[in-house]
Amino acid sequence: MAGLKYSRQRESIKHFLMITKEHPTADEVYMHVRQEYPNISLGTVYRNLNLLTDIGEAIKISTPDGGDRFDGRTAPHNHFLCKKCGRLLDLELDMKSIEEVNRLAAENFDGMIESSSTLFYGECSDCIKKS
Amino acid sequence: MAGLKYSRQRESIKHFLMITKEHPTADEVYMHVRQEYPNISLGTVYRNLNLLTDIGEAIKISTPDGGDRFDGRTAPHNHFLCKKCGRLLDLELDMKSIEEVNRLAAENFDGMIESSSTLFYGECSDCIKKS
DNA sequence: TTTAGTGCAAACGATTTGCAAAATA
DNA sequence: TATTTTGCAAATCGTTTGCACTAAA
Repeated sequence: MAGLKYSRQRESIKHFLMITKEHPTADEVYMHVRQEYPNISLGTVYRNLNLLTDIGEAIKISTPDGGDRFDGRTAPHNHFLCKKCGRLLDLELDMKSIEEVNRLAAENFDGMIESSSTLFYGECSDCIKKS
Repeated sequence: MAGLKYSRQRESIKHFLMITKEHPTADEVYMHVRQEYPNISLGTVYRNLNLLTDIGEAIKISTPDGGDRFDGRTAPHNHFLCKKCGRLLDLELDMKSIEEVNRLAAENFDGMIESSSTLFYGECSDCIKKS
């Protein structure tokens, strides 16, 4: 029943998510893909971002300030939010550490833990330099 | 310059956040505080939730689905979001584990890590029983 | 030619804001 | 009295949706 069809727009969105190191909001994705497809609509961007997230080809990151951000790197990893400049950066924890965190948590918990996502807060190196 | 004045409404919101074990949305806080102050407005609830968050007397939790939730427990702790029923639960990691996570992360990171918040995903014990 | 995807614009839910009135200090 | 907080309503922001049309299979 369920058929997924190719679309140029989706391909372009996916490509942008894969090459960028930023973690763009839907609107930032829209602004970028617009350069290639000037007629694309914001609705289409949202539909595709949600679709890609659903099929596991993108990740949605919620932060306490402002809208969600998207990431084309689907391997488990974590993020850092700079309290000063607001930039969202990748932050590596090796798989062992991630598993260790989940294991520690499972010890005190009744249900089943499948995954986890940690958001670190602090000051990024750029902001430290400037102060 | 900056003066903070007492307000009955803020006190009531704060009290509710401290006694509840749920992690209410702004609207849920509103519904509850309304029982004591029927004329309180949703705007006032939001203003106070943000104020409490800013002065460190509450925590704002962002999840990928729906609006932010609030927590009166300000000591560092983490959360679990059930993929089936959507409930948000407290999840204890002892302080040592939390510090260990931050230390592991700092090893591969250039900036300064002050804190972290982990959101675990999976299935809660209630949902496991039912299936 | 059937089904999925698009652009557009309107609708939506969550949150914020301007303002005159009320509460606090 | 001076300043903060409130209630209300309108405004804003991020996101979703209905629909007629276009692109892909």
